[in-house]
Amino acid sequence: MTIPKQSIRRNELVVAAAKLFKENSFDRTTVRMLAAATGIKSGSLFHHFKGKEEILVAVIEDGLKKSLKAVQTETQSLTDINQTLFALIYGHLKTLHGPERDAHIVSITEWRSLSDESKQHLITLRDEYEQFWQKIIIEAIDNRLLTGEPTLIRLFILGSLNWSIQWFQPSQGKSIKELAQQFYNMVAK
Amino acid sequence: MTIPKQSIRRNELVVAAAKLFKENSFDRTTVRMLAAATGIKSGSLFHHFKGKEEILVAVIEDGLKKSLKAVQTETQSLTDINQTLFALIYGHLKTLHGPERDAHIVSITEWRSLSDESKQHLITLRDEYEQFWQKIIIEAIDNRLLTGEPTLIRLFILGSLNWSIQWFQPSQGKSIKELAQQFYNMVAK
Amino acid sequence: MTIPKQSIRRNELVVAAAKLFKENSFDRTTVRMLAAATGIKSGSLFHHFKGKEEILVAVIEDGLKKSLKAVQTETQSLTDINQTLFALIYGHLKTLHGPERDAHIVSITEWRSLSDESKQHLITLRDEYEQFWQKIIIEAIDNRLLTGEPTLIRLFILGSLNWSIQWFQPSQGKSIKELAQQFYNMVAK
Amino acid sequence: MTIPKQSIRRNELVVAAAKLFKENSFDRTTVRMLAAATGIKSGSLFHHFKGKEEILVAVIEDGLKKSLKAVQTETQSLTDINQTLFALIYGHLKTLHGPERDAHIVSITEWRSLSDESKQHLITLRDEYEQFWQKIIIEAIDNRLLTGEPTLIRLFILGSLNWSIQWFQPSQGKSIKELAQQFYNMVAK
DNA sequence: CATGAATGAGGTTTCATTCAT
DNA sequence: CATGAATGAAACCTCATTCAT
Repeated sequence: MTIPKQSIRRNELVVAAAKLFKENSFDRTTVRMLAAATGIKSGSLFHHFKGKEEILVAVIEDGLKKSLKAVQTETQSLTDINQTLFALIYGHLKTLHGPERDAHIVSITEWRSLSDESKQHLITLRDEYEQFWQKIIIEAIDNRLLTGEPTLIRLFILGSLNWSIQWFQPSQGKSIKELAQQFYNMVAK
Repeated sequence: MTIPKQSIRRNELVVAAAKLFKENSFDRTTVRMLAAATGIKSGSLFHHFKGKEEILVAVIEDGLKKSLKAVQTETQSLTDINQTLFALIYGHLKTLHGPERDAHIVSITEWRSLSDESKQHLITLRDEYEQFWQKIIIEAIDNRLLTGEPTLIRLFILGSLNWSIQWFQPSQGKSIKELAQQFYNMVAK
Repeated sequence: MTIPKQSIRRNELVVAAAKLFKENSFDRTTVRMLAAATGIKSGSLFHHFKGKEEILVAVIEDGLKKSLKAVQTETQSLTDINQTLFALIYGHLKTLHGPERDAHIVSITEWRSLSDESKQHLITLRDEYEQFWQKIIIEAIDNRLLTGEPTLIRLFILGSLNWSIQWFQPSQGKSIKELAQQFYNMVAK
Repeated sequence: MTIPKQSIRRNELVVAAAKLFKENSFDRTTVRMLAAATGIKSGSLFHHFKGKEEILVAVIEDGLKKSLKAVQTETQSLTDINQTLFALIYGHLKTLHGPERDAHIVSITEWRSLSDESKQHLITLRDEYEQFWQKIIIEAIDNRLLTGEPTLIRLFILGSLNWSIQWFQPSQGKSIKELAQQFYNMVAK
């Protein structure tokens, strides 16, 4: 079973795009920059993607899928809600600042660069991720670990964690685990 | 003592720019769109601002100054730390979703569109605002209302509140006060 | 009463465009060629026209309007149908190969390069011109100068005359008047 | 004696090309469109033709050859000049709007898309066709069926007939025969 | 101050063509 | 023969900015 060559090149492009979009924003990244970063000519990009926006969509899709996988992996086999909530926070931060960092940052910052059609396509994935959080938040509220309305609490927590892309520098200063711990302490009773 | 005519027009432009930058992003707002929104021609803009970026700087400066004024007003004359912390949160949210909403959103979302020089110029204002928070956070920690490292706590809280621009619709559903209350309940012991 | 400067430049562009479109076809004429021919830079074109197609529309509109004016002028004050029919043929050929030649050729050859919307816009003008012919054709048939169905006869005659753009070289060999005379002799009884 | 496989595929391509060139013009038809229409990929086209223009040449060559054959067939075995002239007109119209319609239309409309070299190659064929007409026209003039200079008359007539591609819709309204009859009535004494 | 015209650099995209597999 | 990937040139168009009037 071999991965087709095509998808290898496409994947390279998505990874390079994530990096560039993070560094310069989507609008300020030109297709020529992206081509140069992957060693091809700008026209060749359009064999793999219909247009520039499709590249952004691929990056964000990638980010969203990996977010979900990350928290699923982190929380699975846990039964205690305290542990689960912590694992959820930790898993989110771990992937947010891990190897997929660029894609996640782009997912967060460039959502509004998407056309309405593209949003439509991606919103399902985003909803799925948020539902995963919502269920655990509800359980935490039921167990008096958190108080308030589930949706509001979820928005507060995810916003706070996502905001860390603005200031957190991985591999310098705090570890992700410490970060998660302090955050957990702040919100959980 | 009269306000010079020029500054009236300049102010109109900053307000219109804030709205457009919020709606379409800085990069996707053209100077022609801005000119059209204020009933002038694009060439005339350059009598008021040296370049497009100067307009962004003006918008963000506006937003930051008003943020500071808002929380100062809200917390002044309060002595109880519980009340002060709540007022800080409430004040932040009130101005964030109040009449200056556009400028605040632009301050938050378009920071990275600034050149390094412009960032230099604005960072003083931003620091001032953050220091205002920092002091109160420290007091709250000293009073066991919050726990953790002050800087981290500040970043968590401000991130969470700022994130509300992504989902909160003023004048529909929750009031700002309810929002502040729920948030306060979540983080304060 | 002065003609605004703007329309002078626009008119220059339309004239230059007609020439280029005639020589290289619309598709093979680039906006840079057109800019070079008028001594401006390609971007400047878009102050005068929204897009390349709008230039084509302007050229064709010009051609159609001048066709109508030409045959109106040529036939006015004539009452005899023999003379009128000849004048119609002669007027058509005269403008077709006169100073407006380029625009007429473009009107004829590039009609199908128009978008549907542009066609919609121009078809009124074309209809007007054809109606002018139709009326005279009918009168000629009523006077037994021509025989057959008016619409068919009109299409036959106009097609034949228009086709002359493929082979007739003005100011070399036959005169327009001889051409008209021979054609008149061929179709009129 | 078998027709080589290659030439079958080549012929399919020429037929498909004629249709596409007619519908979208040569310039607006991409090799990818042509490939898609024949169920192959664009790279494969270049095994059958050296370049895009060679396809156009093949289409036009096809059209011209079939025109000649059509009028030869239609007029052969006729001796009466009245009948011959009518047959010439009828034969031209019949093939122009018959099964080879696309190729004929392309021959007429895309002549100017040819490079000078290609024109050189095809002009012999076109001349041959025109000479066939010329001879009959001369005979008709000698018999007072037509009046005027042979070349001019030929250009008038062929132009008129060719123009019918702009307005005639086969299999709706008039028959080809009626068309031919009305045209014959118009020009012949 | 305001404007219309022009600039020039650069943007995304298209497309015929080539070629290794 | 067929293909998918790549090329490279060029296409149309955008836009912040300048400046004479």
